Amino acid sequence: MENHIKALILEHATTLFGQEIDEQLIQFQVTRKDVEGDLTLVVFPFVKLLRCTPLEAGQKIGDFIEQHVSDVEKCIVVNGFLNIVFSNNYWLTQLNEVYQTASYGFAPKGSRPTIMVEYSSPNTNKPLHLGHLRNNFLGYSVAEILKADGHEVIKTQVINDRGIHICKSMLAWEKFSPLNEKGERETPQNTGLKGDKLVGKYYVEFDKNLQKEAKELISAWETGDFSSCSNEVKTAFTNFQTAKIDKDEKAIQGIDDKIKELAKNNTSILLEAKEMLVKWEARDPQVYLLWTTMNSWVYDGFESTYTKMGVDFDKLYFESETYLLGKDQVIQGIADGVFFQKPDGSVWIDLTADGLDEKLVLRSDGTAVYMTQDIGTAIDRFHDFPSLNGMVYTVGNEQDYHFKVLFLILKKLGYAWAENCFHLSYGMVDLPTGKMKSREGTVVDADDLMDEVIEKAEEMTKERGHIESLSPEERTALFEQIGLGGLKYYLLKVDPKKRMMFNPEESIDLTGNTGPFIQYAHARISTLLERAGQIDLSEIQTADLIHEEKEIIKLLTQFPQTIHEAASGYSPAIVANYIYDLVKNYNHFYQAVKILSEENTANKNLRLALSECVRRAIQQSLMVLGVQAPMKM
RNA sequence: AGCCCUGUAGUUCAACGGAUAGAAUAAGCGUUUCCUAAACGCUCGAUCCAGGUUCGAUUCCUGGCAGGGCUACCA
Repeated sequence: MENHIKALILEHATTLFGQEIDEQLIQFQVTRKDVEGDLTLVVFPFVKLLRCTPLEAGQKIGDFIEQHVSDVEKCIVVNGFLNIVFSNNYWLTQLNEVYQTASYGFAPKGSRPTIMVEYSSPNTNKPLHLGHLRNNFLGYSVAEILKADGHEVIKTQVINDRGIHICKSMLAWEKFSPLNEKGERETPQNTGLKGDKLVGKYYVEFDKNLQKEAKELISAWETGDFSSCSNEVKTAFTNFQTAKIDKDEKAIQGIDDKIKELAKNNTSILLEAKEMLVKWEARDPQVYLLWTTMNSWVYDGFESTYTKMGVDFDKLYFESETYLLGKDQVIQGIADGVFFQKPDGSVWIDLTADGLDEKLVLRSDGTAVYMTQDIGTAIDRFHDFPSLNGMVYTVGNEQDYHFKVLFLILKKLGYAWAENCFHLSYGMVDLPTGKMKSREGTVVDADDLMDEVIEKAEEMTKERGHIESLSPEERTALFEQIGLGGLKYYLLKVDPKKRMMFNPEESIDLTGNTGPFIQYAHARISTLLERAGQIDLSEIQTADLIHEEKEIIKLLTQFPQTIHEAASGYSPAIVANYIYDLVKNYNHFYQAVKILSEENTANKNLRLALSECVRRAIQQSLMVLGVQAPMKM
């Protein structure tokens, strides 16, 4: 309708305004709730053209639209806005169309290009936490929204299964794990601990011992004992000590931190870990076996967490397999003049002309850095999937700079698809007590949090739910749907790029702008429709249309546009806000009218059809948010 | 120090440059002989500061102020 009127105005521009006009001048918007109208045309842009008051301009255009568009009942000019009122017949036809279209709002599969969405990408030495939940829910939802908008989507993640951090866990496990009566070290099997938690425990264990050893080392140095280290270290330490003289407290603090760093780097335990990494890179059989074993524990642990989260992946990339990629590209890039080599052999890119710094892409010893790997992996992915058109990286905003550089490098290397790479940068999740810090033990574990919200959902549902007819299995499933639904909705309703506050209390709330609020509406409509039986729309055009109904139809017709906007903006929050608004309107309507007991059959069927359309919109919206829509609750 | 992001009711979140800045929550009041009250209605309450661009600025620009992040031959 909007496009129809726009085309009409453009076509008759000369008669209306005495000249051709720019399409940009025709600005439509949704009419405010508190004024009459279904679509609003902003009149201001035309005032200059017509040399008259906004009121006169509005009336002139309004008269024109009334005459030329049969579905327009009337036009009202208010404060420079032309509010167009559509006929009831128009809205009834719209409803009929929404009702007849099975997945109204979703674009045909494959109607848009293929996109790869990367998310999750955890380290294998730390269990998943609250931040990962936002990442996973966000990445999964964006992937689903892109699908709904017609894209082919490949969901992926990079598993950081390589590097010094893995060796730390491995070493700590070898050194500190107690032996049981059978002489075995701790395993998930003999402890019953989740694999990722067990490995995480030893990572922490490593850090503890590292700190302890570093502290001892510093005390030794302070007493002049340098027996365990080289002369360079001795000199460095002495220099730091002299530097502290006559400095203020803050400066001393800074120097102390450097001393601590120096000590850490000289601990035997870290040296051992580094040796282990060297062995790993040389494929030492013993180290490799240990690595494989411990990683498999982690994967099992992650797998169960992902299952509970309800997320999945089409293709996995392992850092151990990709970390060597990219070196060839860098070497080729030197020849092409994209990169340059410093005298020490290290390779850099100069981005100062683009307002950025110089950035290292290959170390002087020829080994790869993170950036090298990312370059290689990106190129590799486009080889793996020839139909691939673009990529979305779901990674926290602390890496904004990294991705800016990465995309720029890819572009300079001559890859046209670099334009279609997008860093879905999301803000940190804060707790009411402040930032999550692993050292202070304030990290909210993903598994624990999910269990907690499910438990809370169970408690609340038993108190007020309608679950008499459900089997024990169905009940368990329902508690999970509600608990996780609430959690996901809570994390997704906020604009991804914004830092957000996570209040554990509120995340499991059931009232207000929450997941269960939406789910409840779905359950309520579901039982209503179950009782209603067949819906008959044959007499629909004779039905009356009240204000509430019209508002809902209006919202329903905005669903396709909403999905598209959410997809182009990579924002599940747009879907969440939309569906909340729709449900609020529906609840208001539900409270205001009778449905099943309505005597006029045309009206009754209209309301049933409306309810069905709303139910579907809820179900589809929740689906792309990764939230289940219960039939009863 | 430089660069990037964010500042909206007490609190958590909304608002393609558009009309009287919406919700939720908290506080108070009200709605069940009727389809699920996990609902609905009413009351109270906000754009960090100073300039600028515009018919019109929470939104864009400049300068402050506040909070966070990034500035590793770590990953």
